[in-house]
Amino acid sequence: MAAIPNRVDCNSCSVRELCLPHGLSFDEVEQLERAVGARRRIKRGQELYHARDAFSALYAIRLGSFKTRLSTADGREQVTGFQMAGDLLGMDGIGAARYASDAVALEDSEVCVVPFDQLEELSREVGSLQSHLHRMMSREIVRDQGVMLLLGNMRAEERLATFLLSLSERFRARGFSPSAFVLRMSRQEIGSYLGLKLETVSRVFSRFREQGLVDVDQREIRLRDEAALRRLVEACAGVA
Amino acid sequence: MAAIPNRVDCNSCSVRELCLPHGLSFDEVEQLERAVGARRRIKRGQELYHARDAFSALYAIRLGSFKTRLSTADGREQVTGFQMAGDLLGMDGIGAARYASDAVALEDSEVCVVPFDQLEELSREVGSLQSHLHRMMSREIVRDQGVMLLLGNMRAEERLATFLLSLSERFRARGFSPSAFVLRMSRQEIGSYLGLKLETVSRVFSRFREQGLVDVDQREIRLRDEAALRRLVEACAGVA
DNA sequence: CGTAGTCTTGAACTGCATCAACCAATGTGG
DNA sequence: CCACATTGGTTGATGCAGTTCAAGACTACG
Repeated sequence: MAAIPNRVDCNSCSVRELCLPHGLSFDEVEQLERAVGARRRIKRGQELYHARDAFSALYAIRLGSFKTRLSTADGREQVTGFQMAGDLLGMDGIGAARYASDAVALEDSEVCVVPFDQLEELSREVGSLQSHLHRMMSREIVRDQGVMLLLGNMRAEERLATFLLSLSERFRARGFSPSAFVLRMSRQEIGSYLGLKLETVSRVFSRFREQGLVDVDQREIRLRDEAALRRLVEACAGVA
Repeated sequence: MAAIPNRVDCNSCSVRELCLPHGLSFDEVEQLERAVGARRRIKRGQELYHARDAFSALYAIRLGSFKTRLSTADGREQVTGFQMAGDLLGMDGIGAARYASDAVALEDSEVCVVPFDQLEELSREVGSLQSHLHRMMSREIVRDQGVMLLLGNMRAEERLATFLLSLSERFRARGFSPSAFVLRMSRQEIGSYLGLKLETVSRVFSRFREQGLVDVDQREIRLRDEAALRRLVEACAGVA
């Protein structure tokens, strides 16, 4: 059987259960696949989209990972999120018909292009798809608010512990080891996300290592005492 | 004609153009009004909803203003936003079927209750309503990312200037004076939103006053040199 | 094998927090 | 109507977490 180049095949996609609602019928998945434009490969360091580009599509990450960032006139950078396989990119573009941030690949990656008008149309017919879209957007709002809490109230150690546990959880959800993983991003980028300078990130990693909480070898991380990390986070974590 | 108590009347609502899409037909507004549950009054200091309450509805503010906040186990508070007439509350509840934050009235207020399942259903029929909902959620995401930038990268003066200009803009959009207004929130709450302590907020207000940027009398604010405030913000504002 | 990017570590600095006193406005009860 | 308490805001003195500046180590890649 000849493979159709760039043809989307959701049923065999490894992150299906992350980016699609449960219980779609075979037919509905078919419809969705017709709506989804194509796959697109992005090399490490390249931009999937740039702030102020005209918005037309959401992107579902099939493979790889990204950061989203805001850049300021005077050259500061705020990383607003790290996205991995199964995550959805571009929801910040819907409101103003332009993307609000840059999306940059942290490694060679591949996304499914989901033209938004077609998604809206299809979600008018398929209720579960509509709900799924709403849930995805709402979760993004909740995540962002969590970051506000982190940036507004936490100290450096609490921020990094929160970050590590959140990564761990996301790897677990994707079937990878939650206790040993490789960071896709630099200290600089972690710092930007957490509102810290890269030196501070490095120092806190060192402190965690000395206390036996983690093994750190460059970007390879092993969580050695997850309970202790969790204790660090507990007091300052949202009650919810 | 006997007024139906708590009956919603969108056509005569002063914030109609903020919370409804343009160009709804009379019929469609009728449908929406039937879907919208009722009005609800919230006294100053009371909670409209609490984090972890079961989610069932969005709330459109008719009158008054609110703050949303996250509370932590050890008693810290992060204000995640201030909402005023025409704004939508509760979108953080969709994803997990529970509200993620508390919504507290800053003054005696009134909201329209919009049961979410009915809104979803109606938005499947009325395309413009569907798009409007998506835009509202997306704008919330963009706003939250802007706050991340503020918390992660800006200094105290830049944060407060950003805050004042944003308030000014929102008052303007509602037909109030953009240069003279009364703050609905305390220094404490402003500080929590901006990631600062109340003393710092107070000090920066004083500095702005000394520099002739604003008049401050308790909660009464008058912007005297908007251009200067804007200059403070420009360098660090998102390029977008 | 050399050069550039990334990471670590140290020393000194600083912006905001903390602690504390005081003031103004508002409310309360006698 | 006035003493008094309460709440919210201002201002000063001091401290410290995280930044800044700087140097060196490690890694990767052409």
